[in-house]
Amino acid sequence: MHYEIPAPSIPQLRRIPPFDLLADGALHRLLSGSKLIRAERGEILAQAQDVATSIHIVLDGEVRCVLLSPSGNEKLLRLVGAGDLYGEEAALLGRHYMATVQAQRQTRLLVVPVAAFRHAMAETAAFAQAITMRLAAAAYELMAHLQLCVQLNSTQRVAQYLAQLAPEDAERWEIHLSSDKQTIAAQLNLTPETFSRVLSRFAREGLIRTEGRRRVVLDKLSQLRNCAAQ
Amino acid sequence: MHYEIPAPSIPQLRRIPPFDLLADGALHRLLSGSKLIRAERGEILAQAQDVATSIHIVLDGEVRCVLLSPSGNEKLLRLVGAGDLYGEEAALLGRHYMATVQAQRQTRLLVVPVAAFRHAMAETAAFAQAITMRLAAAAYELMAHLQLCVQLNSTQRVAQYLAQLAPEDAERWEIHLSSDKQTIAAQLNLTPETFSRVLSRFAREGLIRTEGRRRVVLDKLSQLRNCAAQ
DNA sequence: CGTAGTGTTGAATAAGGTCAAGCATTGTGG
DNA sequence: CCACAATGCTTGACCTTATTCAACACTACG
Repeated sequence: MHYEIPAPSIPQLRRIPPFDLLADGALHRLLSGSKLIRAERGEILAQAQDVATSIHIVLDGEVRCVLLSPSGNEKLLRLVGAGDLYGEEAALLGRHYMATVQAQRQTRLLVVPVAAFRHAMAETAAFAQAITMRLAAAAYELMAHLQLCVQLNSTQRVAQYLAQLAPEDAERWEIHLSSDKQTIAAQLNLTPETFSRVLSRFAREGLIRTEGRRRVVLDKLSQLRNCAAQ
Repeated sequence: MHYEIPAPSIPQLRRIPPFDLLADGALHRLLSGSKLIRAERGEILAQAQDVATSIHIVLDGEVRCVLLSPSGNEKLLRLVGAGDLYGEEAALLGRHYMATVQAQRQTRLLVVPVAAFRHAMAETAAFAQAITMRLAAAAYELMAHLQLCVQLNSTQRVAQYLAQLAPEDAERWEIHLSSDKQTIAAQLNLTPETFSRVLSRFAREGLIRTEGRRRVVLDKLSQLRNCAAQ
């Protein structure tokens, strides 16, 4: 990490929910013990097994939370972009991280000690409530993740992933992939090879067309949805 | 469900955390809209896809939360015993359940409408904080679950499961399985057959001995731990 | 003693992963 | 603008792993 300076006042933070709920004084107190750090692509920001002592807020850039297996296999849990935060669960519980956190590209983060965070929650009920809802949403997302990865086969996973990127009622939709295919494969807990094979099978069956590296045309969304829910 | 009556005052609930944090008045208000229901073994208490409108507290008995796949496959998420509750995430978010909930045996539950629950949280900060910590713990558990089911192979999963039932420093330990082997297999996202095969391989290699149906002697815990973390 | 529920074992199968080769796309420096 | 490297993507052959199906054994309980 390139530099680490106190961050007593970050006007940027005012606009990032849930920190917009804090009054000036509360925000200042929260930030008085915080540090601003910068990380380059690939840098490790938190190791699984480290005890979490702070909450990290991504100001700009992007970080990836991955689960590492003993055999070196990695599974992408989520991408955290600007304005988002991570580490609440582990830090609030005072346990070690489950995931390893790595900068995806050059990233600036705010590191808030958990004590200050807890204090802000005690001080501002609306803030505490927002955090509670975030945690509920996180648990909910994880259940969805578990269902996707544990229960569905590769075809269903890919179909579901593609279908959910289009509006509910559409039959044809053109999408631009938000990351490269390896990353998407990792989110779906597939190898790039398997992901590629499923896509080309869908293409052969006329359900989709891939144009270039990141453009996919979903031609038969109803069939795709059917594929996912079968 | 056999009967459904108002439950304005349940002395039992005073002792169940986090409800012990509520003052008399708050507890009464929470319960005034609640219902007491009884379910027989096998009864479905909540379907995935139902919108969650209440939090369920298990007074006695046991329920299982399972993820159902389109193909009918089921994965056990957790068992909820007396004094525990479920449905907070979905109900607080106002979304549908991810899991299907089924009574494992005869069970009495308290059904608390989410509005009353939210009101109690707003009214009593300590209660809200306890709920927040529960949600953090739930998210944390789910990540552990995800790591176990997605990343480890069957051998590692079983080894890890067995090893964690013994104290950290022991080398030999005798355990009594808390449920039947099918249920444990479901928790580990394995078929009963695969689970049985792994156990008998461990037995053949002298790492464990199974005595009767529910008794397992872990003879070489260090090797077992090694097996899990490899 | 018989039955239902539970656990074990084997053989066949299918699904994905791994390895390796080659093609395509993007970006860079001359 | 082109050559080239680097990276990402695709495809095929093969292999590992766990599931499925089926038969059978064990246990508990009436």
